[in-house]
Amino acid sequence: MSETRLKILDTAERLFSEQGYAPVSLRHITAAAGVNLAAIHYHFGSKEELLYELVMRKAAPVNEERLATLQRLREAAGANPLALEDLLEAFLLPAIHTAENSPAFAKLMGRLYGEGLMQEVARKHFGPAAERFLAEMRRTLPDLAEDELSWRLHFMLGAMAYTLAISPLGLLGRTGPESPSRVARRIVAFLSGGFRAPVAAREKVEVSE
Amino acid sequence: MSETRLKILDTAERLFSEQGYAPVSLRHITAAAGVNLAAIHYHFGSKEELLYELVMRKAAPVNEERLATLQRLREAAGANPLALEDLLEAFLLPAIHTAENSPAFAKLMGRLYGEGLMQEVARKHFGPAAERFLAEMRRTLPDLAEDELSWRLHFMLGAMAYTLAISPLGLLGRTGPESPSRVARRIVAFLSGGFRAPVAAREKVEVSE
DNA sequence: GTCTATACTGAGATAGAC
DNA sequence: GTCTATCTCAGTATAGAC
Repeated sequence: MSETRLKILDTAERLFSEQGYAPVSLRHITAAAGVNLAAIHYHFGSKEELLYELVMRKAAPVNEERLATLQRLREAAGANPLALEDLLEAFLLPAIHTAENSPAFAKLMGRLYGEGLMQEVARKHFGPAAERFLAEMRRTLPDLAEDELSWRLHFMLGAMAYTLAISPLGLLGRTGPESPSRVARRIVAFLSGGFRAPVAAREKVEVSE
Repeated sequence: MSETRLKILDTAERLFSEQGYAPVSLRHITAAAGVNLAAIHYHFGSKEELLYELVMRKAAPVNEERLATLQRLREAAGANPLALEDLLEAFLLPAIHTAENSPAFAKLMGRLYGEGLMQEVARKHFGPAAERFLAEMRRTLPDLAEDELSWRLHFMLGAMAYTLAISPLGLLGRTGPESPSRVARRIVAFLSGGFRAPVAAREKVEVSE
């Protein structure tokens, strides 16, 4: 790997994390990295491709950790399905730890989720882990219909991405900053309840408790 | 309100909804609206301010509907707390209906949630409704600690924003397109389970703190 | 194969005449 | 209030030096 290429990646990661994607120009990046403007085009092709490579580089270890944890859990469980909480933790904790180490980058990732940009990254990178994860989920929650499971995973991703992206000083109530492990426990508890919820057969009827 | 200003707002809303924010230039908007380029800066100051006004305009009725539904529910319930599912529906359905009528705009809104821009919009617009909503939530779930409730509302917003923003042809599994009311039932069921979940007392590996 | 200098097109923003 | 003309800066593309 060329040193120029590496300098661009590192510098861009820093600047994007600090200021977001759009406000950082290629000229800022190349000036800060001490390389020529055209080097970005040569090594990456476009600004978007640079972002893509950058995110992939950071996301890879997250996914590897997910798969490794899943592997360990599977071996420990033998022929039994995994505990729902363990499964959720296996997926959430690596991302939360990354967010802990580089909060600005996590914020960037969360923001990119909302833009079309992350769609491809997510598919390519979280895809493989997601498939393994999905398979274990089916086994842990065998009574959940396939489409319902997909939707619930979708909701899970939303809760997770939002939490990683938005500062914990949310707009509702006063949450205050908290240690990532505590937040993780909260999410896992919430999502467990969601996944275990009975499927809605709700007709609009007045019912009080 | 100037007619020029109105034409800009309408045209921008249409174009942003169709193509997203970044790809639509001010020149596209003014050309399509039949007004002068400089008119945008005269009336709004910048492209971002234009987006802000536009979102505010669209968000207002959503919030009014939320508050109206909440009001109706409160009157019908007398002195009793509201049913959790009703509460969630009161918050979610107005947004989902808006998404139904203009899906591209919903996508745009969902995207903005993750950016600093929406923070202010959310505070200013969803703020009042959120406070009322929060108060009812406390009443419906009196055993939930205040901070836990705040976090769970946070997770709820994430699931919602993500669902509105990302095309339902998600990255996990195959969800396929669905009628908004069906999606709404799925989210409400999932979130109900989440809100009712026991608070995590999970001490699997207690090390830190 | 890498990197540099430089040019091109289109973006948002602005000044000042009317 | 509105328009024309113009400014600065963005991402991108290319020609050619090492």
